[in-house]
Amino acid sequence: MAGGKDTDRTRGARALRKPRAPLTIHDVARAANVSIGTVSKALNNNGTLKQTTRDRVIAVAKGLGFRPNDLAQSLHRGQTFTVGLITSDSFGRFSIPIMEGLEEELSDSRISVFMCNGADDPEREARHVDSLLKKRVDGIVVTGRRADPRRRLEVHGSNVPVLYVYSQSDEPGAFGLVPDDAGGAELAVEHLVKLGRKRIAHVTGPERFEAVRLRRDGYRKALAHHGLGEPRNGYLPGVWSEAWGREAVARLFSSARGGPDALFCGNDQIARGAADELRERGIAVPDRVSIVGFDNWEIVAEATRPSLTTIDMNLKDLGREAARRLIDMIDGKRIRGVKRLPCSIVVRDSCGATRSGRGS
Amino acid sequence: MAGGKDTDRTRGARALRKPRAPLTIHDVARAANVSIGTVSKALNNNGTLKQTTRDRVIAVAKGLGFRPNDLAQSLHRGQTFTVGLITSDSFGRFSIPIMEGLEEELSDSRISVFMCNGADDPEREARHVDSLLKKRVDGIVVTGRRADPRRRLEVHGSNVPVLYVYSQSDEPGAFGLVPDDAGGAELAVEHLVKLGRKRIAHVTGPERFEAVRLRRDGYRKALAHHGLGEPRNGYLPGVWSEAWGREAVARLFSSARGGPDALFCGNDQIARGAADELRERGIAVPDRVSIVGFDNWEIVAEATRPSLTTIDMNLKDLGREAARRLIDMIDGKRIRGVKRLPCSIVVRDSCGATRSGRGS
DNA sequence: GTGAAAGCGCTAACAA
DNA sequence: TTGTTAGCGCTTTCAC
Repeated sequence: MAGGKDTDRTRGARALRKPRAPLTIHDVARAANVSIGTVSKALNNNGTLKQTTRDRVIAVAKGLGFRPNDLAQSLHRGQTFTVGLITSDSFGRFSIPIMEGLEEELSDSRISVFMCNGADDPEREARHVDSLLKKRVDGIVVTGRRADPRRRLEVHGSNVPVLYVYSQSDEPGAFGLVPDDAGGAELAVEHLVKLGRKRIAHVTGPERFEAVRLRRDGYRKALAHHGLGEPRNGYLPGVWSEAWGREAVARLFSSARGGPDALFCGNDQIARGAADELRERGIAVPDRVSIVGFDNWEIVAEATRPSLTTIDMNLKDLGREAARRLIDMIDGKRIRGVKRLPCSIVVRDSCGATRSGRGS
Repeated sequence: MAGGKDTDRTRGARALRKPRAPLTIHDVARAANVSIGTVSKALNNNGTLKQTTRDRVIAVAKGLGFRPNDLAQSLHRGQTFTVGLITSDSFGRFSIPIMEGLEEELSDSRISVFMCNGADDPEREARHVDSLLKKRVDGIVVTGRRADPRRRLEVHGSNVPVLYVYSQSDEPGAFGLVPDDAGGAELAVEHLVKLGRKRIAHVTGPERFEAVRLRRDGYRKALAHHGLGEPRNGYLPGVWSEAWGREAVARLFSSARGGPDALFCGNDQIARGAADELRERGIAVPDRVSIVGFDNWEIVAEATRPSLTTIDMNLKDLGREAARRLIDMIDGKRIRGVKRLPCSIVVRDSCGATRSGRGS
């Protein structure tokens, strides 16, 4: 056919300038001495073909190192096997495991991930969305540095599924996946109670974080459940820093009267600061005071003296689950609401319990 | 033409099942009552068109929310405006700023980034490369958790440019971009020397890291340059941990004789461990001993008491530069070798200098 | 069992 | 100044 001949000439000409331009299905067809239709059928294992032909074509294609052009395939089938990952703010400590889990699970389904950093800039984010839509991604995942609700991602009437992970949308119909902060806090308190601790204080971050409020609620619920009261001035919201952990300990243990016998800290940095301050005051951890952190930021938890027992949000699992849910959505399933995935506790040396469970 | 009519029917039918399937250029053409050629010219601002037509078509397209299909464009022009980012091992603390810089700069050039995690698994990496090649990326960036050379990325005779950042290939023709570790070490020693320190020890990580060897060389070079000797047993390779920092201090200061008056540490964790141990031994930092770290891992450097003066590898800049170089390579420039980008020093409180420079 | 050709959505060369 | 059409590389009917 005329078209085919022209194509060949074009390719021949281009080959002079660009060595090793990707092979096309035509090249394979010519080499195997069959039509392109046959090649397609052979490679995609469909249609009716004599087994020998099929094998021969496949062998030729492999021999040539033929790599079908996904763009062409996608154009045809209307599915690209790509998704976009947009971070509201930036990539950070929490994004990483989420990304890893997400990417791992998606790539198992042969789906590629576009990485887009919104950088806290709505305009930048909008440009990213635009470019994702032009690239016809099959879905979009939104994540962030914190799990609090954000304004919805504007997709301009496109029908791409959007999933929020470690992030929530303010729109009602959206689907979000976040850690169960309250449950994590309960886990921490349960652990301390089982160890016989009675006066459990809670030193945590700023209350504008939803996570802080949820963990506080979980902490209180667990205390109540065991008939324990919250120690007087035992709930200390503050900031997410070691310095605050030290300061909080200073406050809690300054009065003559004993102070708490356990600290549940809102993150591992606070816990570390607390541990340092207690040591410097000669208050034995875990003998006199137990500490539980939050985040299982391993590098911090393991460097703390003693190493920190802490709550793990299982962010990698969150990422994996996000991938699975997104695939469901791409397949047409409609899901909405906020799903909270369980945290777990990682026992190290800061509580005095027998060291067990996931040690690292 | 018959084809066009068929197309329209197909789209009509599909519209019943899939609401809001992306518009095509045909839809715009119909709405604006012009041919698709005209639409293309109007939107791409080329060809010769009456200004009024151009404006009208653009207005119609915008009104409809038309978003041209990048797949089709790419298929046509043989360039996809996408690149792949492959990590050898995993995403980590060092990858983040690199990714950010890279993504930022690339997205300014309207290039999207596929995120691929090699996860230390050659097979997985190969699958990723394969999928990138099938997606016809314009280039590939390889990065890793450490800057040491790795085996070359196998692209099976494709001619996509490959760039290594915070990573190097063992193949001779490759191009890699890494921080100037030796230079960074010199910066650290210079700083200490200027402050009048004479006995500068170096506590660092495992020598199998190229970075460790380079920093050691820079340290020695700077000492020699100032006519200073390396203190006896003053070079202590070990591991990258706080515990090692503490232990090293214990060794250095156990003997009756004074010990060093400055510590240059191979990373901020070691520096932090050292600072803690010195404080606990009642040795004043920075009054009696100065400390310089490496990495400018802000969360650690700032939490250390006193806050750490440290070397910054400027990884975000490295990422940005990688993006620019990759674009050059895509444009046909051939570059090879290893380029080392300068580090800088971030002065905080651990050396006793007037606090100045980039404070955070 | 295999080949021919229409078409995925777009661009660009050529006609009109 | 605008419209028509041949591709880009692939899949999938439909003929043969």
